[in-house]
Amino acid sequence: MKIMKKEDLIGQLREKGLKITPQRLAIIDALVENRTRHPGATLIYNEAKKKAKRVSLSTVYATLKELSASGLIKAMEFDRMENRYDANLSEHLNLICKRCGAIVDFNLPATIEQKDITRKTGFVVTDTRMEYYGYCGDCLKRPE
Amino acid sequence: MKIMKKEDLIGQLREKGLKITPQRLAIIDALVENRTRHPGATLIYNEAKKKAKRVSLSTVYATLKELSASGLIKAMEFDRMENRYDANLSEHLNLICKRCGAIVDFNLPATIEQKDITRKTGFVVTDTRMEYYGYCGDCLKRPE
DNA sequence: GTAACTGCAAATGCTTTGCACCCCT
DNA sequence: AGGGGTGCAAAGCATTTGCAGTTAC
Repeated sequence: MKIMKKEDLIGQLREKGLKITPQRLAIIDALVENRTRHPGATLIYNEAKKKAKRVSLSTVYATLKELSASGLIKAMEFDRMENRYDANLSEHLNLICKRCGAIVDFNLPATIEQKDITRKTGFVVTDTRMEYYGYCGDCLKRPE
Repeated sequence: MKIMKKEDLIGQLREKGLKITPQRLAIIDALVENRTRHPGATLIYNEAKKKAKRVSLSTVYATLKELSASGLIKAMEFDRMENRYDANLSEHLNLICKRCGAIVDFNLPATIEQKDITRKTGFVVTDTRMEYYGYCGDCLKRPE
């Protein structure tokens, strides 16, 4: 569990026998460079367009799907809001601003024991999602 | 923070000057009686149809929206999966089976200090979402 | 009586899919 | 050379919206 870098992602794709195309490079760049913003498909698409002359939204979606299916990045799925993607695979809490949509990481002081859960319930944990919703400091300062 | 019962929900709606219609009663019943299953709109719709002669999916959605906007129940939103609703407002962890979609509650041994977060980041927490994904005991026993 | 509620159908918006063409390796 | 990758347009699907008719209070 770590913060994935460009080389990590490319290396892993290569190892799986997948192709490194200009589109994928641009998408991975956009993903990694905007990591702390937890970008959505649209932002990644717009950023990727700057580097690769030809990219389509479908390709962005396909690549993000491939990466998260392989466990190389984490997809954060929402209902009304665009999904967001995270190259930080370490276990952490996400603080999500309900006004501006900003998502920032917060390291947990202590994590919940997954073995404890399995022992008590038989449930085997494969991945976690911990989100706190509210308002970020910037939005609280802003009027309205 | 508590587990909402039928009377709680109806009382709160009344206090807000909202109408108690047969549809809403049926929806609230379905919600409360299936609380531990964390029902989705479709399940609630099908259950509600048994009690109220006339209900539509739109009404189910409208009512669930009203209840969650008022903070009387908690909406759990997903992307590819139907949203699920929870009348248990206490802070707890949800264990979500990726195979059968079952959602069960798990009480937390200790919760993360929200004041700590505000002090360190300026972010004010209004509601939380803590989910662990994986496979439930039943699905693990089952072949395939 | 009247504001709120309901049901229907159409619209929304993000994401996926089908398919012909393309290009990494 | 060949199978994965790409772009486009169309389809999917849960949820919302517009609106005319209905109903709880």
